[in-house]
Amino acid sequence: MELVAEKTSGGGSSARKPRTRDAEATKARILDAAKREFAKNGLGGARVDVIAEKARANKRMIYHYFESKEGLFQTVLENAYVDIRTAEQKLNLDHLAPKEALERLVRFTWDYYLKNPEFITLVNSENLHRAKHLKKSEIVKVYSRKFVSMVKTILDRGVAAGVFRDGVDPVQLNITIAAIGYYYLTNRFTGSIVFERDLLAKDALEERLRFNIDTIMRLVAT
Amino acid sequence: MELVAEKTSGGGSSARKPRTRDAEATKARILDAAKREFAKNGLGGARVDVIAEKARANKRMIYHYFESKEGLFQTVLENAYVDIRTAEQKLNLDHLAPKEALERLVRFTWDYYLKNPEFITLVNSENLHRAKHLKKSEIVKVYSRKFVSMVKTILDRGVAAGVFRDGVDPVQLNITIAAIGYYYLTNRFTGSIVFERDLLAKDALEERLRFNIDTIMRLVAT
DNA sequence: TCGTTAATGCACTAACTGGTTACTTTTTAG
DNA sequence: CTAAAAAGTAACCAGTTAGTGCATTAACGA
Repeated sequence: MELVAEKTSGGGSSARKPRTRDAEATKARILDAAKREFAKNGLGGARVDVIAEKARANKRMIYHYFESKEGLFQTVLENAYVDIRTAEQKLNLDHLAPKEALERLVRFTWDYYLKNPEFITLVNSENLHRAKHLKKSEIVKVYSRKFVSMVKTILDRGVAAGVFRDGVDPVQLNITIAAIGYYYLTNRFTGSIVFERDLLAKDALEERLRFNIDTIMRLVAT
Repeated sequence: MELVAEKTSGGGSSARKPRTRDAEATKARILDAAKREFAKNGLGGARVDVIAEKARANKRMIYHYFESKEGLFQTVLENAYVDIRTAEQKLNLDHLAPKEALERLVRFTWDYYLKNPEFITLVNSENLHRAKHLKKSEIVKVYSRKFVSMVKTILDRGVAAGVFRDGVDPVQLNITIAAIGYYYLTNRFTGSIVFERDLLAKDALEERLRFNIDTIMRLVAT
């Protein structure tokens, strides 16, 4: 049943045949299951047995490929960061007018958090552990640099075009763009109680996005 | 009920007998230890034995007073909310000019998160559990209402005085004030890596507070 | 076809975990 | 002074947990 890949042996260096054993596929299934389990219960609350079961893999495989529960978490977290940073790069904001580019980034950030709630939960978990896993990741640092410079470019272009005021710190702006979406979504459950409205209702979400775009635009306006 | 005060001592107002057994004190020690342990490791990661040890109490006492680990968590969380809402009410913002009042609230929120980091972690934990504990708390809802109306009053006063624009939703404003501080602080560890600067350095904190006040002021400005 | 290597599965464990039972000691009402 | 209630303790339990040892099976190069 695990023989999946219809990949008939093609040319090239790695002629893929249908395999009953497929390390890559098993690894991928484990990572996917782990992402969901870690996101749902945090690093401490996640159960290795549950991950193995969800991945339709043997627990032994987890330790074979990822060494430990923490090793698995680290890989999951690293992938999550690479995924969002990659998606951001694909936005191609340099082709847009500064205002449009900024709005698009705010929109993207919001949509990404909304569609990938596990990213938020993983980051929360990692901060509970004082970023001990992320610290070890070199790749994340490289991606982050590109991300910060992306926002700086938009800002600089906007200032040059006279549509943004000067002196806005790109890092602070970055943090703020993330914050106004992240906070709303990560605290959607307690927030819905405290503010006595369903923060996840369709129009509530739309209203918040509009508010966030407005907040950022006013922040950089001349 | 458990009020133990000077029942026996009669006349001498402060003639508290040193007690070797003190239910209230033990409860308080347990709650304090629990707050720290839950904040540090989350609900799932916290260990009941550790809480008992930190509180210099027997584990049995925890179950005696709080029924279960989750019951203890709920009480800790409830107290945390009551504490922050009480502190907010004490700000007495109604006596200040609208702009001052708003700035003071932004400042307070930031300082409170900074001085009580466990509040943030507890809220994060609770959201991981979809607010199942907070849902049961009536007292929190009452306090929350007062809190929201406080911001609404400031906003209304500002509009009337012509210093704030009309049409800003007090709930969205509230969320935003919390967000720009909360996000920065809860993600201070991963943030320090991603942005390659020490977000907790004294001047970084001051700069962020200034930026946040600016953000909110621009948001409500006419 | 065969031998080596990588992938997989099963059964196990040592340490832990939340929660409890049975008991002792202190406080306090009458 | 006494009896009962409240406060406190230690040992224990049953179920879990991350992590392993070892046998087995498939893939693949020669």
